Order: sequence, then structure tokens, then C-alpha cells
Amino acid sequence: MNKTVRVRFAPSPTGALHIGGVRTALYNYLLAHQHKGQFIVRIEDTDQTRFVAGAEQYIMEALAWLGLQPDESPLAGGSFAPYRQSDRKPLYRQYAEQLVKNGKAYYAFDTEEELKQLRADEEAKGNKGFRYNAYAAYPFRNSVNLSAQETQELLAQNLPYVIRLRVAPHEIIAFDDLIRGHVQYNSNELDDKVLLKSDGMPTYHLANVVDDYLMQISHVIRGEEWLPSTPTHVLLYRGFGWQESMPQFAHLPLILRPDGKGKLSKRDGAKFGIPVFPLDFVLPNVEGDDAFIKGFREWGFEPAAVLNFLALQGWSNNDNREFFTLDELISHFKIENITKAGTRFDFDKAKWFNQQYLMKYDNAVLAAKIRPFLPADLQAQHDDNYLAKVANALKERVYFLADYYNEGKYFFHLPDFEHKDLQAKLAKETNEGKKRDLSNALKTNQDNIKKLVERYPDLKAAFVELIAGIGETADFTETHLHDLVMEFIQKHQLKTKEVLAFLRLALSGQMQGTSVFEMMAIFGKTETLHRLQHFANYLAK
RNA sequence: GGUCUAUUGGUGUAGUGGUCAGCACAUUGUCCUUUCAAGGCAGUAGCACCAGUUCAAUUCUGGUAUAGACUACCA
Repeated sequence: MNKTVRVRFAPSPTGALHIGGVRTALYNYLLAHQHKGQFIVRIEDTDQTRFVAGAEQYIMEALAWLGLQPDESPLAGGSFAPYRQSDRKPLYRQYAEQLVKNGKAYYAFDTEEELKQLRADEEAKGNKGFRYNAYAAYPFRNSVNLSAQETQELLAQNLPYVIRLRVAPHEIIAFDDLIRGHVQYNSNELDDKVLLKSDGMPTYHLANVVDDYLMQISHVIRGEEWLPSTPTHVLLYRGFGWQESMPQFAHLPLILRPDGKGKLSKRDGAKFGIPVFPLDFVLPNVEGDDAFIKGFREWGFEPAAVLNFLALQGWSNNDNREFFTLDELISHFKIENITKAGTRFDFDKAKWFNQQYLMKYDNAVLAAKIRPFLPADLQAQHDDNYLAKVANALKERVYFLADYYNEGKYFFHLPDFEHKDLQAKLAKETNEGKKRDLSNALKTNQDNIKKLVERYPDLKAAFVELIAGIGETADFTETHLHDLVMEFIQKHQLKTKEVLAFLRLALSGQMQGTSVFEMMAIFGKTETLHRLQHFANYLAK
């Protein structure tokens, strides 16, 4: 008998959703859609102290950007609503009390401070494995150690208390993980986890088991960091008598930092200069650079490329295939093919994927995608047709949507000849291989360019004629411009390389990039001549 | 410290009791070319280590090492 596949992605709104979480959401989404089941988003906001304003909206927006629409969520609703645990708060206490009644849980009156002190004391004695167990020889104040009457008295005094799971010792707790196979723990290693906090909120453990049960979740796909608490969850299912409907577990390998040292965290974005969040996010109540987090979207990543890349961080189709649309991922995805070992975040591969996706788009499609990455005034100045041409010129040399503007500023502004990148290249040219040429002391690019120009006196004179020729031609297509210039070069017995290098420099302020003829065709006659004149003026100064 | 999980080139991965250990990214060279890319071709580079099982082990078993996760009234 096949249960309906119902999976949930259960983020906690404590900040921006990070990319490992996005992958978890993806895998959940894929499994749900593959089995025509439901993909549910449940917000796990049981820790009021870690609540971050806007985090939930961020999570939903990020999923929407990627096209991972949930079937049920706080926004979309659903027949198992509410989908926000804080809105379900009244529900949990009765379940915790139920466990107390059947002896699977108990009241504990120890304060946080007492326990903290105890832990510190034990650590000072060299005992790092402090656990809270009802059967341990500590003077814990809980309903296991106290008499029923004492417990009632404490409760009657309205003393704050928690409800803890009662874990019996000497028991093997085993379960089968879809990715890791048979996993087992000895209950002696578990401590009596808090189920209901003194503020009346459930902990993750209680809330997640109760909700998964009530929401009829069939598979729990989550990060490997949850593996050690899974036996606690198994115990909860047993305690409630729900073992028949316990979901299947699949613990995903972690996405590690690029250097392999630990799991990818928000600080790593700045540290390695890579995005680790889907969208930009500004952390409230945080000052300085740490507050701003740059997202994949704002880097100029395509959702399809991000999804494709992410799918392959920890999963493969074992046939060498790498390109998948979301629909294709749905049909090919298999939990069994998920890798077991932690995977380092491979940003180079992410870049490459993005480039591949950008290259495949039609120019018209790209034009629309580029537009938002231009400054507002430029967006008004240029039509889609122009942007499409720019896209065509740049699409094979660019990794991100933002690069179309950053790498192709000359398509939108008169060239900046004093640009720093140009400086290095020019210095190299003028040095002509000499290790230490004093002329390198020439400070400005202008001096260096002049020096270059002077090196080719014939060229200088010829250019005047060439510009005139360009001015006279009516046909401003790439091929015709090519023929025109090449003819000219042959006639004057000039070097193609040199002529085109100067043309490129004059038109774009660059020493490399798009085809010179394509560039001229894109600019059109008026702008091309304007730029050549601008270059001449610059040198005349 | 304890528990758990993992280990194929620099990275992501495929795969098998007998393979020239495959692919991709990155990297190097080369072709194409006005440059830079893109693309083609070629190259460098890998089964963590030690035992055991076996005619044979990268593949199975055990141990070691290393790495990571967890070890909260956080998720």
C-alpha cells in the first residue's frame, strides 16, 4: 500500500534562508512532484528569542523566485493549517501532557541557571558528557525524583517547569535511513530532551513530531545535522503510539565550506566572496557590513541554473548527465542516488552553470533579463533591440547577468580611458618585454596610449582616411564593416592586429572583448564616429 | 571528551570482486581567431592508510587516520 507522498520543508525564520536549506527544499519538492504528492512549507518559529522580522517573507520569496511553489504553506493555506508553529502553540501542550500521563515524559523544575551551573561544574571535573537523565544520580528536581505530592505542590505554586522526554536506559534505537541505511543508537547516549519549554512553547523535537504526524508527512528529508536527534524523534513516535505512521527518514549530506572546514554558514559568503543566500537580505538589528547579505539573484544568477547546480551538489543521475530542467529533475531524481559524504560548495561550477544557461538564451530573452541590472536612467535610454544586440555580443564572455553592465559599460557610456584595468595592460604593452622600463613611470593611461600611437606613425595618418571611409559608408552591418576595414588594411599594407587594436581601444576603452565590427554595428554610424572623435580629442589634449 | 556519519584526481561525482578507474568544473598546452571569450583537441592529476577474506580487491570485513555533524528550555 502506497501512502500519498507528503513532504515538508520546515525552515526556522531566524534569518535568511541559506543555500543548503534551498537544496533541502528542492529535494523535498522533487520527491513530492515525482509522486504527485504534496510539498509543504511549515514555519518552525518555536524559539521566540531568535525570531527575525521579515525572515519568513524572505523564505517564501526565495522559494517563489526559484519556482519551488509549495502546495501548502502559511501563505497558500491548506487543509492542515495553520502552518506556522507559533500559531499552533495551544496544540502541543496536550500532547506533552499525554506523554506525562503514560509515563513517557515528566515535569522538571530545574531552572536553566541551575543546569548551566551543573554543566559547568561537571566540565570543570573533566566530565564533558553531561546529560540530563531522570535515572542519573543528580539531585534533579523532577517528577521522577520527587513524590507525586511534592510534584503537585510545586505545580500548584505555579513554579516554572518544563516537560522532558523520559528515555529508558539500555535500549537500542534503530531506524532505516533512506540515504544511510540502518542506523542505531544506544539510549544511554541520549538525554531526556525538553519537549515543552517553560514558556509553554514546544521544542523542535516535540513540534516537529506532532506536526509531521498531524500533517500526515510520509518522508522527512532534512540535513545530516538532524541525524543525532532522530532517535529522540523515534522515541516520541513510539511514546505516542504512532510508530505505524512514522515517516521515512532521509538525512542529506551537509554542504560544506569551500575549504571543507565545517558547514557553510552565513559568514562564509563574505569570507569567500561567494553568495550563500538566494536573495539579498538585510539583517535587522545588525550594524555594519555583517548586516548585508548578497544573494544569488542579485549576483545575476538564473533560477534555473541555481536549481540545476544545487541538485548536483549531493545528487547525481549516475549517467554523466548534468543539465536538467526542473521538470527533468522531477522525473530523474532518486533518493538512493544522493551522496553520503558532505559536499563542498563548488562555486566555480555554479558560475559555469550560470554561464551555460545564459549562453543558451535567445537574445531577446536575455535583453529582458539584463534590463533590471542596468541603472535606471540607462533602462529608459535603451530599447530591447539594443539590449539584445549587447547580449549577443557579450553572452559568451559573461558569467552573471550583472556582468552585462559591469563588463560591458562601454556599450552604455563613452569609454573611460583612465580605467585601472586598462592601465596594467597598457603598461605591459609599452614595456615591450623589458623588465624594468623607466617609461613605466608614465603615470596616466593617456601618456601610455600616446606613446603607443607614436610607435606607429603610418597608422596614425591612415586612421584619418579610415575614419573618413567609415563616415561615408551607408551599409553599417558587421560584414560590410569587416570588408571595408580589411580592404583598407590590405591597401595600406597595415597589420590587422594593430589597426583593430586601436579601433577597439578607441571604441571601447578595452584591449580585449567583443568583435570590433560587431561593436561598430551595434553602436551605429553616428555613435561610432562620435567615439572615434572622442578618442582623437582625448589624445590631442 | 562521548556518540553518530563519512572518505574515488584541487572540486563535484560515476563505477566495478578481474575496467586503460569514466564524466564535468578548475588547471596546463594547442587549434580556431583582430583581442578576450565560446568551441574543438590533447595533457597533468584520484580509489586515505593497514590488515584480513579471495586465485583476484578501489569494490567485501575489521581496525587506524582524517574530516564533519551532534552533544541547549536553538532549530
